[in-house]
Amino acid sequence: MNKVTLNDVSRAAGVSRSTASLVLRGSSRIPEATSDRVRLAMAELGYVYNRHAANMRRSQSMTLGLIVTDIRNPYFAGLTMTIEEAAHEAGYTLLVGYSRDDVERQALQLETMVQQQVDGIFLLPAEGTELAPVCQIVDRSSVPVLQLARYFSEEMDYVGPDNILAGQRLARHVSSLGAASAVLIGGPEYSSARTERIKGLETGFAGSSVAFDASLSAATTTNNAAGGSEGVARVLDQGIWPDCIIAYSDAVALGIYAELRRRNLEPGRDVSVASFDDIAMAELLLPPLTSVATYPELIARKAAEMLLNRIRDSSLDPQRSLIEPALKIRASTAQWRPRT
Amino acid sequence: MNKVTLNDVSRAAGVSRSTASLVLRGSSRIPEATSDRVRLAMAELGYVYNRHAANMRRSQSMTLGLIVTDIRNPYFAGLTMTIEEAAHEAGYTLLVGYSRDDVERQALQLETMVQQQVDGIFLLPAEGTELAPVCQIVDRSSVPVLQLARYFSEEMDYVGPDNILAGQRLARHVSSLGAASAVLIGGPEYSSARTERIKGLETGFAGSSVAFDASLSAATTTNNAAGGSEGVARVLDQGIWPDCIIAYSDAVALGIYAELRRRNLEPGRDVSVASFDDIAMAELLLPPLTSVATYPELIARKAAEMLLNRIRDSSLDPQRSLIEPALKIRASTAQWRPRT
DNA sequence: ATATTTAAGTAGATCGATGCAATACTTTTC
DNA sequence: GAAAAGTATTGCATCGATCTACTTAAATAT
Repeated sequence: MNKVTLNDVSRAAGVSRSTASLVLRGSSRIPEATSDRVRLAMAELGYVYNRHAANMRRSQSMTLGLIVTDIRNPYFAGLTMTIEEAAHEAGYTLLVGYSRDDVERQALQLETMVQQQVDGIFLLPAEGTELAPVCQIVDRSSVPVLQLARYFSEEMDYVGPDNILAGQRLARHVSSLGAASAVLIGGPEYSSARTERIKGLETGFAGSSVAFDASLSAATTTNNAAGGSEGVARVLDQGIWPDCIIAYSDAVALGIYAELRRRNLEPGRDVSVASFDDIAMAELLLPPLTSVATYPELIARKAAEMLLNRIRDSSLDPQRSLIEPALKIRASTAQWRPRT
Repeated sequence: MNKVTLNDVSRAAGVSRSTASLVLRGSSRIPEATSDRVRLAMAELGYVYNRHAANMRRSQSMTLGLIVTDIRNPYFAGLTMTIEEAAHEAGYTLLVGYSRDDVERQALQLETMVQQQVDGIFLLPAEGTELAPVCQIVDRSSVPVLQLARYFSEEMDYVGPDNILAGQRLARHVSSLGAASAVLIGGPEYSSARTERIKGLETGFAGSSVAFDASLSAATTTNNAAGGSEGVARVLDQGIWPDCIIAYSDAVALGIYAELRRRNLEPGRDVSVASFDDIAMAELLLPPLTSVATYPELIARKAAEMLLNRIRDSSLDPQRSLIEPALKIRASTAQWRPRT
């Protein structure tokens, strides 16, 4: 319980605190003999480096913040794990918060992170995030914020999937199947990612024979299985029977599969299902799920690189980086044929 | 970029730094008029509370650490999210690390957290974690460590599912189906959770007509879908055809479903499949997966409560808390009948 | 009118590592 | 042999909030 400080170490090693501090940081100005003596003293006394003290003096914390919505969605879990890995590799520790797509909660978490003096924040913005409230919290300390997977401002760095391209690729595939109609189900209504996916789908379907009505999916739900089930139920109960159901994400698709079966409809046979993200599970489902891979690990890597650059040089112009998606065609759409 | 400190605030408000500090902490010794003046100055200057400075003085950090293996498994994701929630509710921020079931990585993360002066650590120990190396890191600062879901020492607090009971309940259900043989697939070989689940299964099968050979599953794999696929492949390739395959976890079961189908075996018809955890997906699979719910949210809540108690009073005896599991019978076992 | 209590506020040391400026102590140079 | 150059080391102010001990002013008691 008796805290060992650098002072104690230096006294035990017969040097000054300054010298011990230099040893700690591996200065070349200290000869082997001395630094060995200091290190030995540290080991013997059970010295623990106090990062808070160092951070306060150097006014940086070697800590990064990450706010995501919900890691029970494996897509976000993958993003999170890779960001943690990249942060650790760069010598940073990671503070996390889960906003659960709630801007209030997100604001609290941002505030905490700012108070904790984080050097940078990865923000996967909650649905409906606006620039002003975020700036109000963040600008007081001028912490750089990187927008992850969704954006709400052109003034801040952003890394995410190329959602428009993803939508286009998926739309072209769906129309090549000969489907006559498609709907989009689920996802956070007020998010750039969803807006972009719709835009991609619309441009991809343009000129094809597929009727895609984005307004159909206006009354949306959440970005999880429950949202998928509800979404399908709502559409089918309206008497609308699309040839292809496009899920906002694989997490949503899981609920769509379940709800279809509750109604004795078999995905991939009675109705095609396609989705975005391509989490590991997509391939393991029956039928395997057609999905546009959006590579959370690549996004996370790029995001870490970009945020660390920004920390080094805050004068850079806002950067945007889009990760190219890849369509993974599987049985949930491959076997499509018109209903009899 | 010009940092605003309490000094600046107090000067602007025409009081001393001490008074401003008292206002910050809502002391009743300061009358409304004064504290309003101080708060106004804070808002006007854009003051940001510096937790590091406060923490150093008070020698506590209001930060907790959480190390888990891999949140792509929704079970751990649920645990993590609930712990974050409980920590925030209690005014703590959360530092996280993902060990990926690697003790080396875990050691680094523990070290970082100790240096960050965390007030307590939730540790979901990586496979093969031993007491000595953990103590070597942690004892220097006497941070309390709570073992989460797996344990390696009786000397530290522990919260987890009642794995033995879970195994027993599952075994009784499987034997009630009339199965003649069962195997366990997947999971971290050197972990208390797996050992206990085996023990529970063995005692549950004792006296029944089910042949359950734990040694069969000795050469185990990882705690994810890939591990499930490999595990099934290995068992079936040995020419062993069990009536029931018990997955270490739902994540593993997902891989088992996939591998069975690759071999034209239908889970729930050609072979029963059962599992542990009961993540949300279990119910949505086809066939819905029989699983023993282990309630990560309850575990997390209890763990948070226990760790906070320990922080308050370190003299308490080591506590153990087991969360009662519940068997959820679904079609993956319900429809079992002897192979023809 | 004085003593006592309470309220309101403050000075200054403190937490532990950092890093500048300065000082010992060698070694080299002229 | 003194000056210069280099090496090894140190003293001390600093980061920003906290908190004990103290002062002053006002209210209440005797």
